Amino acid sequence: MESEELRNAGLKVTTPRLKILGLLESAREKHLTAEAIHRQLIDSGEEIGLATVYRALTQFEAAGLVTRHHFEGGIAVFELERGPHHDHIVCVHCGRVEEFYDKVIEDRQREVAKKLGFTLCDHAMTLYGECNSPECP
Amino acid sequence: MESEELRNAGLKVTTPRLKILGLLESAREKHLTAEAIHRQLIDSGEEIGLATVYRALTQFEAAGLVTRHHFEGGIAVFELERGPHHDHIVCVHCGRVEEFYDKVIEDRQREVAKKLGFTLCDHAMTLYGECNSPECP
DNA sequence: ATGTATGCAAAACATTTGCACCTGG
DNA sequence: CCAGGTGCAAATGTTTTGCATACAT
Repeated sequence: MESEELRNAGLKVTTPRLKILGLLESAREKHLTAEAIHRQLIDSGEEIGLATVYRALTQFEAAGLVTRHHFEGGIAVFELERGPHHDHIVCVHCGRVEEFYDKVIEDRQREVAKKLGFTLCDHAMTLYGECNSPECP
Repeated sequence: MESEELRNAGLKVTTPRLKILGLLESAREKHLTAEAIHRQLIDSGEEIGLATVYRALTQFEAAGLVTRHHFEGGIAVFELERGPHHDHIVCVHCGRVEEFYDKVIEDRQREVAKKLGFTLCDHAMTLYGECNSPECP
């Protein structure tokens, strides 16, 4: 249950936070901007401020509940941190996002870092391509 | 010569543009924010507006002369597009940036994209780690 | 109760744009 | 000369913050 996750993170269980988590869980598109989350909640009749959305997402990120990505432009998208690590490929035409995990790449990244004298602690990898799907402009 | 590059890109050879290219070439840190470029030029006694820096960098990017990276936060860093493709590893403590190229990863990225039905056209990959260097806090 | 969260409005950024003036070819 | 470039200031878009009020425990 989501209340658990909040409590575990040391956050009070409040309506706005539950709504945000619920939306991230149920939405078909899993990678949402703060603005999009806010608008969808407002459209669902919720009463929530944009600032609250940003504050909640920032806290969720600190607690490891969500991940913040900076796909291309300045705007950030948020995704529920569920399941194992993965990276993303984004269609340059329609913006569709697919997730993937490739062990070869992951291992190689650690090796590259070590070779350069770094201890790897994170990485951001986003591929951009044309998804050759019928409904893509 | 830099004037050539500008002319080839269909851009007029102007003082601000030459200064920006010159700075990107000579600076020890190769990955600079627009703000940093502007400040350094102002400090060198140049007369240049921040808007001009942004405009020039955007044009340079379109012309393939520079690359724009979005390392972590919203702020963009620019780098002269010299030599072959490479990716980056950034120290989470001191912000130092190292460049690297790994053929295994590059090949694998193309394969992953293909497997997902995408035609890969670009990627952004930045590793984050602790550079275990003496002068790093 | 009481410390934390919220909403709103205002601030803080990074970046872009409108416009009158300047400049390179 | 004239298209294109520049500087400034104002606009934009995203994210953060201050503060008085509302809520969870």
